[in-house]
Amino acid sequence: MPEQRAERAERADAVRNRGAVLRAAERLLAEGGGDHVSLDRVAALAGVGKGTVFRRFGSRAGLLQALLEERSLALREAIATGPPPLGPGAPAPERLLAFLDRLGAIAEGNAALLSAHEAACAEEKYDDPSYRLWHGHLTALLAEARPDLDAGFLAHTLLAVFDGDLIRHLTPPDDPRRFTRSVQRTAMALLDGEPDPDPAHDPDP
Amino acid sequence: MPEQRAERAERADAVRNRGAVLRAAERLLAEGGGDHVSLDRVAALAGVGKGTVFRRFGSRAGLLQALLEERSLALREAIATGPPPLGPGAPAPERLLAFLDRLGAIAEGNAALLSAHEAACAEEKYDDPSYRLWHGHLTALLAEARPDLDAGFLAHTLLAVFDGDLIRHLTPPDDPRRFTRSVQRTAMALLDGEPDPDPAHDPDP
DNA sequence: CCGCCATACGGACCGCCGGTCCGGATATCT
DNA sequence: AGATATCCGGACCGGCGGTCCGTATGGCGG
Repeated sequence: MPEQRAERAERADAVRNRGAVLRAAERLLAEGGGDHVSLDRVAALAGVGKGTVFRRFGSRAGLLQALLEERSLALREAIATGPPPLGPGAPAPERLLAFLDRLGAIAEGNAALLSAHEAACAEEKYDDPSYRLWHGHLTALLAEARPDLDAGFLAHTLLAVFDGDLIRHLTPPDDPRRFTRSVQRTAMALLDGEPDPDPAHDPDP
Repeated sequence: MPEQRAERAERADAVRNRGAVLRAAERLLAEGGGDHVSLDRVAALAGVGKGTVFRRFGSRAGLLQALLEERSLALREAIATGPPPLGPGAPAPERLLAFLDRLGAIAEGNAALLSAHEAACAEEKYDDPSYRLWHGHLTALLAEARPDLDAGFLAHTLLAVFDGDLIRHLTPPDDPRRFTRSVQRTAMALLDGEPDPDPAHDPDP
């Protein structure tokens, strides 16, 4: 299946280098901490020049962001078009739990990457397309389940807890999914406030 | 005010320089963004050498931390020994709201400082004495009001939302206290779960 | 009042970082 | 094959956080 489209195709060595840089970055991330990933080192390990890294990803933040988006691509698709309970069709609380389970898994498996990304992009984090997507999804689900609350702010609250350093701080070696369960419980506590102030429809025994 | 005690007094020029450095740092913070506060600049504006700054505060993170502690000293005292509802004596929900009101005011007034501090100290943030104090206080209050929940994690959640960048992102110029109100509402929503469970038996956590 | 010593000072110095730039190599199209 | 737009490499830059040590000075015993 050819992939060329648009007005100009990307040169072959360009796409190969992009891959090499990404793999080099994740290797460095795995070996040392997040602050071990410098553009110089990534370039050296990838076997390319520093300028190449910068041209592909714009900045250190862009590189980390690309890595993060690569990791979350499957989740983005599952939310938009996948089967329930992740995708559309299930009740809001179930979708919420399923989403937090998957997002938590990504965060737990990439805590160092998360930390590095947070450090690299300061304020722009909240304009990041990924963040906006997670926030929009959470806002919609929360608004559906608890229309009496400020769903937008609650979504920010839930996302704020996905801090790489906090995750490392709270994750014991023997229970890698503890953080996710805590987040899920928090979300359920939030939904538990008052069931349905308006008994218009929704037949429930 | 008599502050000397301990085994060795601090030299006069030392304490004067400490003050000059702190005031220089806050001036730079107010003028430019948080990334405008470099040790070189602080030293220059304070009229001292770079080494002096480092000797007093250990690192850039230490300098920001000192600034933050200066800002929150009154609140720390009010919590420990002040009159209700901030201090001991009031019911947990009232104390919680009062505490969040004051902490929110500090955060809203020092969002840039908060951002800079978060960026400077990565993981050590959660070992910071200030953080531990806020976390301990919140944990106690939440545990008192909702013994059925994981108070420790909820405390982390509430504190995670005090992100300098997020605050700037959510604070419109005409309503500087909007963030605080949102946090308070979130906390109250958390407490609303179930008023008084059966005091007879207790299911496992 | 004086002289001594611990203490604190200043700023040159270091390695490294993120980011820029441009002459030269190379893939792609005709 | 030749032409050309694209991409590459790595030298280069200003500035950063952090270190170090010769020197100046405050505090104190005499």
